Amino acid sequence: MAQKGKYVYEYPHPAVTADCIVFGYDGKALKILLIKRGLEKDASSTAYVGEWALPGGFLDVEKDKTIAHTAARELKEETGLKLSVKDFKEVGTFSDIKRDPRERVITIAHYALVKLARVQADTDAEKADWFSWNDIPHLAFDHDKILRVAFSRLKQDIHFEPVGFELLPEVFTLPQLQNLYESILEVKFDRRNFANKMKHFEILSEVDDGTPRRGTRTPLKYHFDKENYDRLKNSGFQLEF
Amino acid sequence: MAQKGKYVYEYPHPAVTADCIVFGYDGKALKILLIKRGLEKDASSTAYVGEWALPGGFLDVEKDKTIAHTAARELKEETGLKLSVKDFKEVGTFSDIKRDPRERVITIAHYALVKLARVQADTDAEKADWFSWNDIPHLAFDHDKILRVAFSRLKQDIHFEPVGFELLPEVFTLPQLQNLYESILEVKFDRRNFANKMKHFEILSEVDDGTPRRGTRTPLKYHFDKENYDRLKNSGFQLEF
DNA sequence: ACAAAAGTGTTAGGCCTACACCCATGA
DNA sequence: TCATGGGTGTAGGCCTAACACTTTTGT
Repeated sequence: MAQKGKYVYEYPHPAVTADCIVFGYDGKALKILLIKRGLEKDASSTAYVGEWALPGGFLDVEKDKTIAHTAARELKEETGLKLSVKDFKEVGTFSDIKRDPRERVITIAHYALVKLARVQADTDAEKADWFSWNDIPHLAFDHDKILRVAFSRLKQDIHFEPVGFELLPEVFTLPQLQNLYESILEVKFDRRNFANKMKHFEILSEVDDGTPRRGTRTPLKYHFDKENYDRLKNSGFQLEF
Repeated sequence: MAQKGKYVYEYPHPAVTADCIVFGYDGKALKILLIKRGLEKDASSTAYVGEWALPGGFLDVEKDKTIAHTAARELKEETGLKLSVKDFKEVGTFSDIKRDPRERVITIAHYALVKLARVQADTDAEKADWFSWNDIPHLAFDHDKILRVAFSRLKQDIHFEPVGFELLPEVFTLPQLQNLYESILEVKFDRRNFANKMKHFEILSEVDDGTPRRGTRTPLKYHFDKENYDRLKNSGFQLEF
């Protein structure tokens, strides 16, 4: 561990952190991963003990290749979730001079989308928990604000890249996909129009799981055509609602 | 001036800078404001002397309220241009561990749009100059990359907010407006469709400067209806091309 | 006189929106 | 048996894209 007072600069330097907004979807509602502060042993985290907060932590100046690496590393350390650096999208910088009572800390917020089912098992339930969007507790620092900005960013991004693949299980139904979009955009769509629109993109393939459908009451199952999905993601995509 | 070695931290801290991408438009092409490094007296800038770079500089940990304030302050100091903090839009963070040879420096890039004519007079020509997009010299650090990202961000943003007001002179012509859009989006439009589209937004009013037009060869002059322009800017806007 | 610049309006096609009926399940 | 959930197709309107001619100026 570093000796106190070891690092000396000619001019004042701020501390820099990365915070993570991790979105998941449980088939009904959008969820966000939060941690309870102060339970970790990290001596640098002595503010807002006991409060809920976004996972995140300090840039390792000597080791983190980019600030996105900080996000990935800290998320892993604090929640157990192991994501790839490229799963993180930068949301923005929060740099208000008084946002941390201890010293000047600027943070770069990043969001990530995960398949909830796959990931709940990996989450360290001692420190971290998933919250519904409508059920977020009061958060430490300016994390409420960060969360709102991240959410509105997701809301924008969904118009330009398909987003279901990251959030839904491998196999899903059209009503699930629609509900996901409705949760993120906070609106309701017409069932038929939504289905038509999605089918035009040709990224959905029906999954035949052998069960003969005896009625329309049980929804059809789909998975994404990864090839077309990726092509769409790269070639640009415009979804109007 | 700060005494060497005055600022001490328990953990290593990075330096943080704000860089500015200032776009202008001269009626023909998009321009970018650059500075020549090493001419200023700031002792902290001893790398890449003599090269062109984006204006920008270090966060003043004790005084800059946000990183956008750093951008505004440094732009003023380095080029003479005085912009308001809210004229800056955050582009993103560039944090690669080796992007500055001296120490770990992460930068938050910001772009701004200015009326070139009004502003050229204020620009300190000793240190700063305007370059056409197609005529950018080699830049210091990773500023080439930052510039490319900022430009593609502007390209995106133009679909969601009207952008002419900031870049064009008070009075302008439709061909100028179209050329501006074509310069930013790097495409060509049909004259008639462009005019129709713009007129539907009802943000253009004809300016009657007394001169009776004797032919169609001289374009009509317009100015923006500020009220409708702002309403559009706030209420969201969707421009398809 | 000819090329270049600018103004103007119409039509066809595609996309979005609104909308109704049928079937099967579960209460 | 009735309410609920899910699947499916069509017609109208709006927006977009394509397109031609006239005027005047500058060479």
